[in-house]
Amino acid sequence: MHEKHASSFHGNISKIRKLIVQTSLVPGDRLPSERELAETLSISRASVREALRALSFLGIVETRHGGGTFLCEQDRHRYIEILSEFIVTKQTKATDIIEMLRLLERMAFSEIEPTKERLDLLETVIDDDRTFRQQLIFQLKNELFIRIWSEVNRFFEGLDVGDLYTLEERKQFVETWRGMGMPE
Amino acid sequence: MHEKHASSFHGNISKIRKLIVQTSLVPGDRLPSERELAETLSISRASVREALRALSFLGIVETRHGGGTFLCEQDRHRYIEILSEFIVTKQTKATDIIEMLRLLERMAFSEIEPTKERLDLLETVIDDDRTFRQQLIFQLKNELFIRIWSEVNRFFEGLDVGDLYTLEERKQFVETWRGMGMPE
DNA sequence: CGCACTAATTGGTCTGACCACTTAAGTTTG
DNA sequence: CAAACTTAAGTGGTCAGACCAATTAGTGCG
Repeated sequence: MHEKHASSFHGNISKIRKLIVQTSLVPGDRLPSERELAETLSISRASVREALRALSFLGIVETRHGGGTFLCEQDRHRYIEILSEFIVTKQTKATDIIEMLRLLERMAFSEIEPTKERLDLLETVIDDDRTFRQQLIFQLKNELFIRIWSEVNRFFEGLDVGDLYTLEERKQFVETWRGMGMPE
Repeated sequence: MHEKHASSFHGNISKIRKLIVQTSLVPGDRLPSERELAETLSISRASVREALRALSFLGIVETRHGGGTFLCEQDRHRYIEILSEFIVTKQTKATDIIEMLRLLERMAFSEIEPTKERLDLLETVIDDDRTFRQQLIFQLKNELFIRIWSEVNRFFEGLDVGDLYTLEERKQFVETWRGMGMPE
C-alpha cells in the first residue's frame, strides 16, 4: 500500500547523513544496503537511491556495482561538501551554514598576515561579533571571497541564532593570530 | 517487458543534453515531460529522473512540482550567479581571480591524501602549469568543486598573464605534499 | 591448500501504479 | 462581458515489486 509522502528530497539526504553520524561510520566503511536503508528510514528504495546519488555527486559516498556503497576516503574538512551543498540547494541546515562560516573565517585567518594595525583594529571591535567577523573578512581584500562570505553570512543572520563566536573565542582568535606574527 | 540496459547513468545525461541542443531549447523553455523523455530516449522514467536530478544539481535544469522541468536561465551553476554578477558589474580585478584560484588549489592540497600514485602523476606534468593544476583539482573527485575551479580558471586564462605558479613553486608544492604523506 | 563453481548479496534498471501540485479549460456568477 | 470558481488533464514525486548485472562469500573438489 502506498503511504504518505512526508519526506522531501533534501530531507532524505539529511536522514542518511544523520544515520552515517549516528552509526559512527568512518571513511571507507560500507553503508547499509539500499534495501536496508529504505527499510530503516521508512522510504522507498528509489528515494534512497536518489539521495545516495546526490551524496555521491557531492563526493561523500561512493558506490560500487555489486559491492555496496562506501563512505569516501579521507575525512575531508567537509567545507567543500558543505559549500557545494549550500551553493546548489541553498537549503543547508543551520549547523552547516555556521560551520561554513567558521571555515571561511578560519581560511581568512590563515591567509591574512597579522600586522599590528590589523590586530589593533580587530581588538577595537572585539565586542561585536558581526563587526569583528566582517572586519576580518574584509582584510582579505578579495571581493570575490567577500561576496561569497556575505552570501553565506546573510543566510546565517536570517537564522537569528545570535553570535557565531563567544567573546572568549574572539579573544582566543586574536591571541592565536598574534602568535603567528613574524618576529619582526 | 524488460529490455536491455544499454545506457549508463552518464550516458543518459548526455542524451538529455544532446536533446536540449537538438531541439534548440533556450533558457526558460520547458523540457518534454519525464514520461515523454523516457519514451523518446527509450529508457525508463526512473532513469530519466536520475539524469534530470544530476542536471538539476549542475544548475542546468530546474524542476517544478506539477509544472514541469525547465532549462535554467543561465547555463551555469547557481554559484556562478555570484561570480557572473561580480564579473559583469564590478571591474574584474586580476589579482582577485588569481588569489581565488590559489585559495582553491591550496584547499585541494589540504584535502587530498598524498599517495604515491598522485605524487607520481603530478610529477609527470610538473612542466605544464595548466595541466599540473588541473590534475591536482581533478584528484578531488568532486564535480562541483571541479566546476567552480574550471569557471574561475577560465577567467584566469582570459587574463592571459601566463602561468599561475613558477616551476619552482610547483616543485615546492609536491615536496611539501610529500612531507604530509604518512610515514609508511 | 588452492582453484573452480555456486549461491547470496548488492547496486542498476524497468514497469506500472498512485499521490500532490500546477495549469488551463470550462462553468458559473456578479 | 468579465471575474471568480470549479473541474479535468498534465506533470513531477513517491512507491512497490520484479528482474538484470556485478561483486562477494561460501562450498566442494582436486
